[in-house]
Amino acid sequence: MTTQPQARAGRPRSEKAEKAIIEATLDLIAEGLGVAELTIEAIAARAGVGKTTIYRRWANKEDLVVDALATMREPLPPLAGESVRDDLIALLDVVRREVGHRRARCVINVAMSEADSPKSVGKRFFKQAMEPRLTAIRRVLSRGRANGELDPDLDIDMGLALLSGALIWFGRWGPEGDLPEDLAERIVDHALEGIARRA
Amino acid sequence: MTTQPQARAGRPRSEKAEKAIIEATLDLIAEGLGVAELTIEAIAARAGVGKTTIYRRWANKEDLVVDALATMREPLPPLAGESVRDDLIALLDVVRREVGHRRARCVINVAMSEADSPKSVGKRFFKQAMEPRLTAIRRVLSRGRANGELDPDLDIDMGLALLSGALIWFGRWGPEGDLPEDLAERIVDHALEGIARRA
Amino acid sequence: MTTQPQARAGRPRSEKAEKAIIEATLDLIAEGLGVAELTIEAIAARAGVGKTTIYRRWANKEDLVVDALATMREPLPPLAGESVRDDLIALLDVVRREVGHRRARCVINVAMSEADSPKSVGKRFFKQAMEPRLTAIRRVLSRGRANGELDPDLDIDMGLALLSGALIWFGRWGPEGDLPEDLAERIVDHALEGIARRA
Amino acid sequence: MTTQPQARAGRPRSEKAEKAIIEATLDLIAEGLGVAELTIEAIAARAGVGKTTIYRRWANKEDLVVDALATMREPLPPLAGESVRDDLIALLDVVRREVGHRRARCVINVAMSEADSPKSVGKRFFKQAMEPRLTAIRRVLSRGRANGELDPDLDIDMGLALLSGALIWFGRWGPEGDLPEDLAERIVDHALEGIARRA
DNA sequence: GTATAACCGAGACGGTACGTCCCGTCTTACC
DNA sequence: GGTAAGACGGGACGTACCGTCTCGGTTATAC
Repeated sequence: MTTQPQARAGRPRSEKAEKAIIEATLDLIAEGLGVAELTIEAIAARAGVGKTTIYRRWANKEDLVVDALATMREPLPPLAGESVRDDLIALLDVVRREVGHRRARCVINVAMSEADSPKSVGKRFFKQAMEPRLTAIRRVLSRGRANGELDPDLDIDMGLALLSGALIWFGRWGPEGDLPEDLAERIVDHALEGIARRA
Repeated sequence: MTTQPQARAGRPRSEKAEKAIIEATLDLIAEGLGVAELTIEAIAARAGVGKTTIYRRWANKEDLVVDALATMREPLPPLAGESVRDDLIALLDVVRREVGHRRARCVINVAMSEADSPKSVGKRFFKQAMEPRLTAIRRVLSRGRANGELDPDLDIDMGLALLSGALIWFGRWGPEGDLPEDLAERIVDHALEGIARRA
Repeated sequence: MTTQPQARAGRPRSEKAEKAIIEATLDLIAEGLGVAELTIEAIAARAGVGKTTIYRRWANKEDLVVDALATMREPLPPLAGESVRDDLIALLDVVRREVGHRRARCVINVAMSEADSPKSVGKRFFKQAMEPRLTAIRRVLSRGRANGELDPDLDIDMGLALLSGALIWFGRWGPEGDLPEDLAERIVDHALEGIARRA
Repeated sequence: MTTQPQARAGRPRSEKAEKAIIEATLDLIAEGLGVAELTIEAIAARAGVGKTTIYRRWANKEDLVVDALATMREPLPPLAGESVRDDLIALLDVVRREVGHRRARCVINVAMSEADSPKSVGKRFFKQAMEPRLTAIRRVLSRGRANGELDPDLDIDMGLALLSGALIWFGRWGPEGDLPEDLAERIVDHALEGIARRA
């Protein structure tokens, strides 16, 4: 007599198939296809899997894509908590590193895609992937405003918009190849000090 | 016998139909559909037009969407050329006003959409709609760096990224309703002065 | 101003496609497939036609098959009306001739197929193809009973069952090759005179 | 130490499951489904049995159906051997009784089903269920021809066709409800005496 | 008594065909 | 020659079953 989690009846789902599906999805995205051009049939074929096996796990293409994108995320970095500048750089550099890979580059574009239709990947990716990072940034900014490192009148949302917006900008419309390693650092410095001439 | 530009034989194309098609397209986009969910058949039905009439003018859905989006653009504002701050605010405020309409809000999302597939709307919209505005901003920044209004070491691309990125950020992930009227002004001020505490 | 039938809007349906579909269907049936093994996709492929073109005309496979079978039917033969024997032979010989072709042989098997599910081909084929012939036979039998050529106590349904049943029997379970040319004649004679020893 | 047939190791197959499967199959057929609409999954569900348990016993749906149909057959009746008429009636009445049940009615339809594809139920049911009965009828007819009860020139196959054909006719296309109890008798009499007016 | 072997239910697996939707093209009659 | 209507061949959708394959668990005989 056990109180163990469960041990559902029947043959368990194949982890191998699941991985193959995710891989195939990311592969196809990396080839430059948008969500619209992605087809479940192509994913199934590339993964060597029946369509059923996909639909058993995800209700539709968008759900699958959101999950596939999620697997590419690095975890939040540990924050030293000593300087606002260092913490912001650490947080932004995670994204910079991710976007450094070609595959992830395509992925981020897909993630930002399209309108707010219920099936849209964009909103859901935002909730799932971006929100935690934004919250972390927001927290660092609040701390900085409180302890005097930042302007006491700082509009947190505006700070967030400058930092995130710039990073997304480079990811989406920046130079084709890898992003420069010091990008996060330079974004943070420009955002902190402004672009106007120092007095 | 005329020497006029053309005067092609046969019945001329109906301007009314063309407008109805564009309107129908924007309507459907405003209802929150992404490019993928848009269908030519739905557009034709809503516009009360045959599919032929659409395909006679645009080779595919994406071309139509790009054209439809284009009709929403305001022209570049005249720049006073006296202060970098004022000029930047003027340039950014055009976008802010556009994005103020719900319809345009959806449209901008669509415009940012998706990957770099050849049919993708994103890249083409960028070329057609964003590039001129970005060039204008870039020009203002260069002028400012040259005449001492801005940091002489300013990385123009970084300035552009901060300004545009923040605006896009608010358009895409900002509050649901209209954007505040002073948004452009506040973005520019934060970008110019930075968010760190003044000495 | 016309009062003509109609002249429906849009491109008219292609008769060529329709014929190709029917032909393909009969071909595949003639290859020995039952209704169950028939697939719309195979029919479409063989006919060089899109599935849509089939579904635009027939709601499902069974409807298509019923229509296809119908095209194989010969019209009712003219009846001399002089002798019951001659008229019955004429009526039965139509079926014998049809069943003489291999293709039709398969077809008749399909036509007799299966249960009485709403989708079943059997019942519908019966209504459409067999009923008129049975009615004709029944009429000849009634006439014969009335004018003294047949037993005045004859049960018409029983006569019909003997005649039709025997013919179907040979079609379904008779010798593999063509049915003998005098089959109808012999069936009629046996049915008329009985198989018992003459007094 | 036994010399019995076998006594295989391991858990023996469940007779209960086997019966439940057959029952479920006949049930579903009786609901008017044809072989095509029958699904193994539905049978398994209705029988409360795993699909494996079915496939362990029968290679495919058709085999199962043939076996299921077989369970409905009555054994051949003992023949008095005194009169051809009585023996024929006895043989035909077995079928009449079987077909009297609604379930069997559907079953006989299924049994006659469809084309001659290798998987077809029809041919196999014929071999298994009809052949012995037909042989018995044929034997009675031969005996009658030999001993003078029947026409010395009788074509045995024709006699068989009249008798069997008529019975099948009533089973397949006769009145909806039960078949009349004297049907076999009346068929035999009509076949023996013919339907033409007595001299 | 305890292996061991075949069974059992459940249900996931790679597939095939379904019937639907939309693509971009085409063919009508009408204007 | 443009237009609305709508049929065309094609391709992907999401669903239903196919027949096969694991699972954990059960029930027999054989050791």
